[in-house]
Order: sequence, then C-alpha cells, then structure tokens
Amino acid sequence: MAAVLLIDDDVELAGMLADYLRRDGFAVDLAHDGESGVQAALSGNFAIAVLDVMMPGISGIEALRRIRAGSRMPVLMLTARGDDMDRIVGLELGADDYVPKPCLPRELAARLRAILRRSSSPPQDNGELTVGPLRLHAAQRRAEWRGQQLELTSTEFNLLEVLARNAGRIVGKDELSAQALGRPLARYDRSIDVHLSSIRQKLGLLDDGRSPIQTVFRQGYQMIPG
Amino acid sequence: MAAVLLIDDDVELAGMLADYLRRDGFAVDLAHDGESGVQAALSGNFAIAVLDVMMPGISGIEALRRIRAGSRMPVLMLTARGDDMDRIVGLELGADDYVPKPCLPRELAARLRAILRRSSSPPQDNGELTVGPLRLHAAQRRAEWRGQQLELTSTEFNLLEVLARNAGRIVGKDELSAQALGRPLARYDRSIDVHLSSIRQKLGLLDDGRSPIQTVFRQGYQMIPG
DNA sequence: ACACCGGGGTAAAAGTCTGTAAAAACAGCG
DNA sequence: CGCTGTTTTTACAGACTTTTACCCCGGTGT
Repeated sequence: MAAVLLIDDDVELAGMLADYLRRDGFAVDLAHDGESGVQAALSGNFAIAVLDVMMPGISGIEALRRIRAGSRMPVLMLTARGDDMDRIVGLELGADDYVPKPCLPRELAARLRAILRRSSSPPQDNGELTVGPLRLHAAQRRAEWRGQQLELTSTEFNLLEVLARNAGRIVGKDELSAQALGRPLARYDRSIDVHLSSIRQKLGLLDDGRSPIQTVFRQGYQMIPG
Repeated sequence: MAAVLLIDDDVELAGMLADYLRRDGFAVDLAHDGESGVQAALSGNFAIAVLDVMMPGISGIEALRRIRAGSRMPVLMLTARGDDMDRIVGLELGADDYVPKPCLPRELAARLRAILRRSSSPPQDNGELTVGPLRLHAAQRRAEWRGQQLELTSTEFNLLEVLARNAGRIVGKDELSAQALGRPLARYDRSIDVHLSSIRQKLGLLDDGRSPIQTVFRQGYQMIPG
C-alpha cells in the first residue's frame, strides 16, 4: 500500500502512530527532525508526508515550505489543538490537511486515505498478463491455463499474480507473504508452501514436463517466463 | 472564482459565513435543509459543497451519502467539535475535509482553497453507470440487468452502486459499510455479507458462469468490470 | 559414502471466514 | 396498535486458510 513518511520529533508517539498505520496497511517510514524529514520527503519515495508542526530545529512550517519548494506531494500537518494561526498558515502554504494533536490514529488513517484517494489517479492498468500457457486477467480475477479456465481461491490467485508479474525473477517467501497474504512472514509459517502446492496441482506442466513454478532452495519461488 | 454551495440550517450563521467567503472572492449559494442542498449539489453548478452535519430532516451524513451516490464533487463537513465518530464516518464516506464548528471564516476559506487546489480537474459523471450487463441510474436509483429491471431494496442499491463505481477494484467491507450503510463496520457484523447474498440472488451470472461480484477472502468484494 | 539438519511437499486436522436461510428487530403506515 | 416490507442478528453448513505432522531432499561436514 501507500508509503507514508512520518516526520515527528516525539520518537515514542511517532512509533505508536507508525505501528497503528502499519497494521492498517500503510508502509511507514519515520524521520525525527525537520532536516532529514524534508530530505526524505523530496526523495520521491513517499506518497504522502505527515508533518508535526512543533519540532526543534526547523519548524514544521519551515519544513513544509521547503517541501513545497521542491514537490507537490500531499502533506498532512499535525499540530496542537486550537493553534489556529499555525493551521491557517499551514493551509495557505499548501498543506493538504491538518489534524489536531493528540489525535486518534484511526482518524489520521481515515484522513490519509481521503487525501490519497483524491491525489492518486488510478493507474488503470488493463490487467492483462500472459506468461507462457498462463493468462491472467487481474481486473477480473480470472486465470486460464492453455485457454482452460482455472478454479482458484482468492489467495491462490493473489500468489499466482505476484509470481506472474515477476516471472523470471526469484520471489522470496517474505515478499510473497507480504504481497499476496498481506502480512509479514512469520517463522515456521508454511502457508506459502501449502498454497503453492495446491496451485501446482491445479496448473498443468510445461511442455518440457517441468512445473511452471520452480522452487529455489532457501530463496523462494520463480515462475518460468515465456 | 469557484462556486461554493453552503448547506446549513442555521440561517444567520450561514449568512455570515457566506458574506465572508464572498468578500474573499468565492461565489456562494445557500441551502437551508438537506433535501434542497443535495438537489443543488447534484445540479453540477458548484465546485464544492460545505455541509453541516447537524440538521433537521436528513442528517449531514445522509446528505453526504446521497451526494456521493451521484457525484464526486468535493465536500467539506462542518460539525461540532470533538464529535469523533461523525468525523470518521464522514471521512470514510468520502468527505474531503472536516472543520469543527464554530470555526474561523478565514480557516474555512483556507481549507476550501486547499481542497479546490487539489481537485481542480476531476472528470464529471452524469450518474449513469454501466458495468458489463449491469446498468445503474444513480439519480433515479434504478438498476437493470441485461435490460431487465431489478427489484432492489435501497440498501442493496447502495451496495451495488459502491461496487459498480469501484468495478475492478477490491472494496473492503469497512469501506462498503461506511459508504453504503453509513456506519463503521463493527466486529461480527454480517450485514454486508447478507445483503451481498441477496444481491447475488437477484443478479444473474456472467457469461463465463461466475458471479459478477467476487469475494476476495479477508479483503472484501470486487465487481468484475465489463 | 554416510549421517545430519533445516527446508520444502503434501495430506489432513484445526481454525477462520463466508453463504444463506430463518428468526428477530425496526420502520412506515393506515 | 397490527401489518408489511426491510434491515440486522443468529445459526449452521460449507469453503478457504493456516497449522501440524511426517516424509523426503538438498546441502554440508566427516
């Protein structure tokens, strides 16, 4: 999901917010001062920044100005309740939203989603994907093997899609778990293996008799391209 | 400048806000109840609506839902300070911002500008929507399947509409609950599932024999685009 | 070669989520 | 009120996912 940059000097609070947001499906990185925050914001690696107004060193307002000098990315400001002046200045400087602190993590998440919903133009990929005898229609969640429709469960489809999108590359189990199952891989977790086993049973073999999905010992799985 | 629709039952307060905004360069029209407000909002003559949550007759939340049913115009909600639930539901329903009342006119103006800046060129939709064999007339709340009129209850229509607008994308149950039922999803709440079940019974199947609405385990539902 | 060890394949058990019918709770309405 | 249509809750069956268990395999060290 979306990458969020959280800039706040209060390490503890920021950590808690980050945890909540991560559980809610965001990818979160932290910066604990204005300098490094601005730098990270301008790296282009984040979809949105959350910026605390009160920080030692350069203030949130100044940080916002510097971010705006180099980027139009959405920025959400966090500041003490009732500090109207900061709010207004922030908004006029080009902040996209303002949330009073302390805030409910849930509200912050909802606002982030509201902003991202607007600013992200849906990258409408038509979702057609062909890898050898396998054909996937991502938008329709349909898969066929040699023209024959496959009966896949939704997790199986997710896994197959990740592998197909990365055909020819080894995809680690941790990555598969994150992308297809939506959670980090835990120790002794065998889910991926089990799902792969059933996917293989539903798919046929390649012309040369191999499975279209190869196991790479200790590294992950790889779909054979072409 | 931008045309603002201000929907608030408090005639006096609304008048004052309108005056301030006009002096600030906005064109402002007023509506003093939810019904006429929604109607005006859907007329397509406004760039943004400001909506009071607490109103006699249909509430702000319900008004927002009806506006969202027919338009994606930006909506800013006005509501009593500290009413977290309304805020969150509003945001999840697709409000673009929230301002606690009483508010400084200047802040309201700043937020309006902030929202308008971002959403300067959104494509307008006329409330007609076709997804595969399904056709929805949002303004009339009518739906047909392969030309055949469907007998849907209003909640069923809401759900179908949300799914249709997001065809091809997985919509989480929390989002469905917020947008179609107008409340956050509670634990053990099965309403969405039950409604989906009856919708499926009323709709037919796709040409490939699958349901037009797919379940994505643990993630939500997705309508197959057409 | 041989034994060892942690990883992977897979069947089956256990746990979780979804489908759906039916009961209960609501909401209008005469 | 009682009636009627709708929404929510309840209950249970079935589908899907994850865990467990056991076996085999690849790599490693002797």
